[in-house]
Amino acid sequence: MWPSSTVQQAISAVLCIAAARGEPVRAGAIADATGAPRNYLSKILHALARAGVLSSERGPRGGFRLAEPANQLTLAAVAEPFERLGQRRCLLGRPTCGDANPCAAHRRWSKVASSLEEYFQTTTIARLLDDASPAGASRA
Amino acid sequence: MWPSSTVQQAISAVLCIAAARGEPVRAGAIADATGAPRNYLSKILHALARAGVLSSERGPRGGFRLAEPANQLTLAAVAEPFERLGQRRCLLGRPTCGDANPCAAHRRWSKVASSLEEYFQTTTIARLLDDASPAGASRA
DNA sequence: GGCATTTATCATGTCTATATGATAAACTTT
DNA sequence: AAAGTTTATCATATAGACATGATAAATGCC
Repeated sequence: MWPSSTVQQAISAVLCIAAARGEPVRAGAIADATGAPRNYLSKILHALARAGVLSSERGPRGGFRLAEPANQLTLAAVAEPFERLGQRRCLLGRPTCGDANPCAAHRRWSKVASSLEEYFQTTTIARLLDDASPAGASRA
Repeated sequence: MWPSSTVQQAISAVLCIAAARGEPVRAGAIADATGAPRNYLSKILHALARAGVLSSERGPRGGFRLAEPANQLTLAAVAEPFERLGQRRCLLGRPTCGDANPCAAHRRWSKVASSLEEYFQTTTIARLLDDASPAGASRA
């Protein structure tokens, strides 16, 4: 039901990187900040880089940065490499369930599922950063 | 994110039993109707019986029935033995996250999570049965 | 009581998510 | 070019979800 621990770690890591405002952040620093296991986090970060969410650089002064501005990066993009959000699951698990061929739960459930999906597709990393810091902290 | 396959099978099974209107339904019949694997379904049904959602009877003329009227049985009660709905997960996985100590995502995420939880707590099996059958099919 | 039917329980197996540890490859600095 | 730092990748381990198969226990019918 709720987001997997992998997705939680991915969002936490991206938030941590976004907070650095363009400075590269090393995997070790992220692990320390978020409490995620280092090696597993490495895999998550690598997957995000492959998905085009992060850019990575090796060597000293290396680390991870956002590949696009925080106000254009949605939670859906961060979660997508780890969880198929698009393929919304029928509450009864029927593969043919849809608006045309609804299961018993479809009409009411699809509304809840849509609002969940909309949350991920409209919430940006920048928005979360703003919510976290005191009002007016952004340069607007 | 979405409900697990176990929860899907549980809800499907309970709907199937509710549709029998008090007649006991055998595990084999439910497996045939829902497509769930028989032995695994047995475990699910047994768990639902232990949780007080179903009553079971062995032997010929045995099977499973609802332990309470369909209009008093919520999806939350059906899902609860398999998934901790109550312990709403923080989007970032922070154990201390809450209204008093919110994470960056808390304010917006908690609204979505609440609507999801409300869906499970207010939707009854009777309601799903009504939605599935043509309008006016219930004896109201 | 004996038998067929059905749920209850146990033992086990598979698959995926999660996690760990070691090594390879790339980059920076010197 | 050599050394140090960091990400990339591989091999493996662990836990839990999902599933299978066999056996035990209870119930109704004859």
